Amino acid sequence: MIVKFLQRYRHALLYSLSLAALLILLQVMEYRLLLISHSFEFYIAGVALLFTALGIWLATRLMRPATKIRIETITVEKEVPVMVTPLAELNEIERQKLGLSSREMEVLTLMAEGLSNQEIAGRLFVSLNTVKTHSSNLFEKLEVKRRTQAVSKAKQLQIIH
Amino acid sequence: MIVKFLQRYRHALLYSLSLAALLILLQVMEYRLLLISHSFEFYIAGVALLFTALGIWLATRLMRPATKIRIETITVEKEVPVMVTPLAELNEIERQKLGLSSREMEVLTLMAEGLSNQEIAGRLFVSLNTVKTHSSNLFEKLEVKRRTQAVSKAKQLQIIH
DNA sequence: GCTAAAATCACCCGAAAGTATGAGGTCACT
DNA sequence: AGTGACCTCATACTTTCGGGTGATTTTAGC
Repeated sequence: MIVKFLQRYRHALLYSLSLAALLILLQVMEYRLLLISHSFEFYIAGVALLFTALGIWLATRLMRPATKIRIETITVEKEVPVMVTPLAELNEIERQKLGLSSREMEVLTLMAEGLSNQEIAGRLFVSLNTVKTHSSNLFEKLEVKRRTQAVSKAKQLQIIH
Repeated sequence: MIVKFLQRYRHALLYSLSLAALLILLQVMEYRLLLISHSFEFYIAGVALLFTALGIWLATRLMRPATKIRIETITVEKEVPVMVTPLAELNEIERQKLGLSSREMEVLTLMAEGLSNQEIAGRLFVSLNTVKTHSSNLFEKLEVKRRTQAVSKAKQLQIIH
């Protein structure tokens, strides 16, 4: 339990330790951070903003490495509607950035589920050749050569999940 | 050794450095402190930690489906070097559950990266036929028919990431 | 040392995937 | 009416995948 936690959040913990060490260092060196009247609020706000941004940056960085471990999850009944929209929007942004059409997105999604071109054709009620055309265009836009690479890259780019 | 450490924790280190830079900057600018001695540092540290956590939370929220929530606990441990083993152990558990050999795992991993059998053969310094054999066995054990399905299923089972 | 599992490789063959090219049809915008 | 983006489908061709089968060699456990 604890071990899993440590595994998962080792970067965060290390960060905490770094922060602690730094503060101790500052104290030892007897730093005095002095402030004039009203700028205090601005200072706090600045720190807050800065660290929020850094937190986001840190998290997005740490999402990628393959060192991830299965984490304990609990399912919740309450849906948080706010979550869905930004996600879709993010997909939309990436989608447009690459110029992927909606049909190509559908093909890509089904590809990621491990369906064959024939099965995808069946799902979308189009011919096999059409699916091939879409996937070819898809590969070109994603700058890949194989469907497996397409799925891999698309997941990296957060286009699919 | 040191290099590996730096590489692994470069984000945390860079983060610490940013923090240090910020504090040094403040000192250089000769801000005047109105608070009582050391409480200011603690306050700033608290804000920094809080908002970093907020940033990480925000980022993870945006990147993950809303149906799963992470269990978070705040723990501060002095020793961190326990990290590497448990990950391998978990993979090992899943691996044994399906009876996947280590070589098959390597093939599976490279598959997930979108490599062709030929490329995998090159990476592992074996022949194309060997890779085919491995992947065939792999598909049978995973009860799938295509490599895309294998990758999809393996990710579901948390065998790969 | 024997044995079982794993790893290695080969050959054949059909299926699927992917490339290249062309072409017709819809829709929105100008 | 023309343009461009998208979707659709086709044919022909090459490459890759995957199944089936059999074989030899390592490796690890008893």
